[in-house]
Amino acid sequence: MCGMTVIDGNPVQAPPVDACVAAGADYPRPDGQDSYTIGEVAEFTGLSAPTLRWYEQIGLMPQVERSHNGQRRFGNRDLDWLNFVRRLRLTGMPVADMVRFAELVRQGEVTYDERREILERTRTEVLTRVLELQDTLAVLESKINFYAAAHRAPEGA
Amino acid sequence: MCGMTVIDGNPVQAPPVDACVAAGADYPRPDGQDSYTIGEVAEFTGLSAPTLRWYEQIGLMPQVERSHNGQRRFGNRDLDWLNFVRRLRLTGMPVADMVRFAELVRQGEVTYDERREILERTRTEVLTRVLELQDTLAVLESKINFYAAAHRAPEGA
DNA sequence: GCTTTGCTTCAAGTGCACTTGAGGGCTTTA
DNA sequence: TAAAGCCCTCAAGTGCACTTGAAGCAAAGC
Repeated sequence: MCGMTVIDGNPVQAPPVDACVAAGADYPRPDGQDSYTIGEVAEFTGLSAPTLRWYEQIGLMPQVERSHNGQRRFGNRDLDWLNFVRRLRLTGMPVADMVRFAELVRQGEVTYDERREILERTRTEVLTRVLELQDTLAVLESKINFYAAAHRAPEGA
Repeated sequence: MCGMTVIDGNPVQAPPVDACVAAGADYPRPDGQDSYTIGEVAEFTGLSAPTLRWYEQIGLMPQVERSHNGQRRFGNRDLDWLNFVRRLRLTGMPVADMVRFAELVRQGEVTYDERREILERTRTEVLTRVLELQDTLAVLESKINFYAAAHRAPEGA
């Protein structure tokens, strides 16, 4: 059933990003480290620093830790979450919906059902999109072949 | 070679939408008709009438026929083109790039090579996106399964 | 010590893809 | 003949997802 760290009754403080954050490629990150500046995270994720701040501001990030002098310190958990956000963005989900999901995550286990429903709807949409894109791939290849053939035999026989 | 109407040295007037417009589902359209109002096309395509006008204005449509009193009359050829545009939009291609492609189409056979290159780049991008979405599907399913399992067995073990 | 580098907040600006509004014309139905 | 419905153009407005600018703090290098 998904072999990831199921620490949802969280020990210290970091809010549960989400249970089950395995599967799929992660962002590159240095080994044995769990604290990154916004600049580092920007580099890892390809998101700009302002975007990361904005994500936090609108509630798309589970509030980020701060260093003694007020600078953000992102943890691996945050990188996992950003990786998931990247995937959702890829599916075309509006940021507002992702924020909604993030709120549900913050509310804890009681929202499991609603979270599941959201992800199931998303899954259906993604599946549809994948099928359409595969159709589109066929269209593209047929056109590419046409152009290539026309190139070899200029002016239709 | 793609078995569609390859009339690129065009007989009467309608500009060559594109050679090779087969493959993939078309918009629904009444049989044996080749002239539709903007309202009908809006209904077929799901695009709004203003959007269709805007597409024409920015050069994304090969200029549309007009009736005696100046109203647009879209043909099946236009529907085919809009269907292709819909696919390109689905791939995330910016409208500006589609306009560029439309320009190439208007310029005729001499642009076959450039068109092929564009479509090849697009194909690569779409392929990448499909793979990422399939990855995302796996992530979604794993999370869905987690939530479903947690639902059946509330509070760990 | 002073400048550079990298971070901070808050507000305003940008780019894209449309959408909406204002003002008007033609054709069809009451 | 008058109102309804569908079309027209042109210009301005909207929503989303960021991006940029202004003003300032704080540790690091010369």
